[in-house]
Amino acid sequence: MRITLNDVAKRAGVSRNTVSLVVNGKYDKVKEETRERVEDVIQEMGYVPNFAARQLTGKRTKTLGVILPPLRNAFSFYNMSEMSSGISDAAGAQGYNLMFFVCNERFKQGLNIRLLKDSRIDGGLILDNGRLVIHNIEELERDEIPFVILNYRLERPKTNYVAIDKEHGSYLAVKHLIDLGHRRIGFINGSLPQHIEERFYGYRRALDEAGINLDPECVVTVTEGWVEKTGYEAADMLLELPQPPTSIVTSSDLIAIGVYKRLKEKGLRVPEDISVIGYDDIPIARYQDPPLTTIRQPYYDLGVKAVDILMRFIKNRDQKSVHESIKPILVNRASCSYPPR
Amino acid sequence: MRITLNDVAKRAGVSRNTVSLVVNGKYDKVKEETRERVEDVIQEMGYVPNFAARQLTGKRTKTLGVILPPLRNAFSFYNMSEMSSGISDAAGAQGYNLMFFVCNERFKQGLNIRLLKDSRIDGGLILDNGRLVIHNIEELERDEIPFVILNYRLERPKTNYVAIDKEHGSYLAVKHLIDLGHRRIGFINGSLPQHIEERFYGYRRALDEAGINLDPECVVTVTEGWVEKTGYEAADMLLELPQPPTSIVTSSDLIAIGVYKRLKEKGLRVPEDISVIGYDDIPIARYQDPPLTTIRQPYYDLGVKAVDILMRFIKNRDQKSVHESIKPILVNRASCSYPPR
DNA sequence: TGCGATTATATGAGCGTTCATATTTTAAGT
DNA sequence: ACTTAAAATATGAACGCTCATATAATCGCA
Repeated sequence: MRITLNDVAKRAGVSRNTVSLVVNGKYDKVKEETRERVEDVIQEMGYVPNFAARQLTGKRTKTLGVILPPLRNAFSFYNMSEMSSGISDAAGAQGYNLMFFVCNERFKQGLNIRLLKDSRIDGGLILDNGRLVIHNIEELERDEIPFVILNYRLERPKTNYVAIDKEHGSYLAVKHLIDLGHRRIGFINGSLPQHIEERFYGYRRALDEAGINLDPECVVTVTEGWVEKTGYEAADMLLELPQPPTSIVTSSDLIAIGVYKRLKEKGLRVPEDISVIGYDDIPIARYQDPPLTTIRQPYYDLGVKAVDILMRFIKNRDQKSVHESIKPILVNRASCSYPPR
Repeated sequence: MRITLNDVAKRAGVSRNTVSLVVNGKYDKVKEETRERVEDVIQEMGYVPNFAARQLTGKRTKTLGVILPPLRNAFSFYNMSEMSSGISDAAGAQGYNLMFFVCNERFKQGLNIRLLKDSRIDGGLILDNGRLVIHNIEELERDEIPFVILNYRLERPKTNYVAIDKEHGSYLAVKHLIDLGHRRIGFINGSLPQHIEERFYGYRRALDEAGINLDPECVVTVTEGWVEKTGYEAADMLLELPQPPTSIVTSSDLIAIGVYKRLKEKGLRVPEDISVIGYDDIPIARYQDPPLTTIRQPYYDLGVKAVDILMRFIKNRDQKSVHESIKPILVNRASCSYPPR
């Protein structure tokens, strides 16, 4: 049997309430001497307040729920870790604990939404891995549970989101190449449907601005498994074009690494023969040969910002919903140069 | 105000108990017709049982707590993700949810142990990142909270752990090189104190078995930041030895990649001039040039096994404590060969 | 010394469930 | 139809806390 408030009270010879006051740090309401006695007993008995009981009286749980997609299909581990660190630091700074709920397949049936609804948490952060969440989002809204969606733009009047501006990311990449003089830019697009779309828009916008015609042949879209192998294969498609591109924009560093590999096999040098640009700035990007120019996605900041927004809603539910973007930045290393000839 | 059992009961014109029975799937105790009516109302009102209230009555929470070290200092993201996937799959298979608690600095003061003690979870999985946990472990034992420590061998009569056998891992690596004919084997050791020790033992054992004298100069130990840079620098130290090794055993793939880099700069070919062996088998290992021979650590299995053990203890507390090892395996790719000359 | 004003502590109800138990309804058997 | 058993449903307490409130102890000051 676990130690309860009552056990402590009895042992210390005081009432439940007094112990409660001590536990909750209401030191001005209890005599110094009594407080010390109670604290000693708490220490000695190893008392920890029962979360459920406290919760039942309507107290804040001081914990945030984070819903993650199944880890195996998660977007880059690195991004996810960065984001989690941001969430963790920001929540910790406000004295909040975190519960990470990892979805499994049952997510579709709404079981995970329950985890946010059953009063274990003060608010939720939902990392969307596509569209899964949409099925149950109205329930959260109806129950007025504060939540923020990360990494996906869900345009609903009562829904908050923070997302990285993928459009801007690929715009930056393409613009960089155009500035270097490239006119024929291959694009290996990938990831979630929404991201694919946004990335494509960024690509197109940069091209448009420079008055370059978009050649659909230059765009390879991969809808899953965006790892080295994907890049390796997609590079092949691009290189076999009648008029191959002088540069390749990718949608992940891993893809770029796969591209590197294929290029090397074909005897093409980066960046002399062909420029390559990554996406994510994962730790190994800088150690590639040549060091990979890439787009850094501030996932840490994404996490921090999401927590900030969520906290605002926890403290005051009647806010206007927040839709925020975080801009990626270009990390210029050595894999891009002027086009050959 | 959130919907309660009572609200549902009133609306459905039945008693609390009936609704409770339906919610808990005790279908044999309630008439089909009533059940359907109640289920409709639940659906309609979006009722979700209050976790705290249910918990208060002593029910299993059907959730496991996972304590993770601060993500930023975590060991390889990849390993951690693998492990989390294992945990997640195994827990999910038994209908259990997961709460990941990410430690922050306050961990030392025992605040995170509270998360395991406050009855939110049925049991805990603690990923140790060194020694942090030790301070509070007695409290968990005293309260008879089922828990398992992952990745660290904490030898206590009432404590369970599952750890990957690092000793065996480096033994395998060194043995592999010895079998190829190497006699002078550099060793870049790293990670947590306990792991460093175990790895060293494995290294020594393989050497002993082959009757090779251990030359302390060949062992470089790095106590933090085991990333590419570390490998790059450690490689330097080894190469500058009067009699440089013909092969290098590392303690992470990232280190091995750093080693590759330095070797290439020095014009040394892998494996013709020098053999290199990694540790972890992270996804990019196979895409290195040459593909990296490495030691695969079954972190996924570690997670699964930990959950299995924990479940046993949840179901029956009076078990003998379990100390288990998981053996890494050698993944033979192309970075090791016969020594030169 | 005693009275009100503080300050310190104690008490009772209630939070939303789940049990154990009590009550009602239905069905079965004579 | 009438008892009895079984099935279906209802009720009250309990879980361990936190509030609002009640009581007791302490103090200042006439």
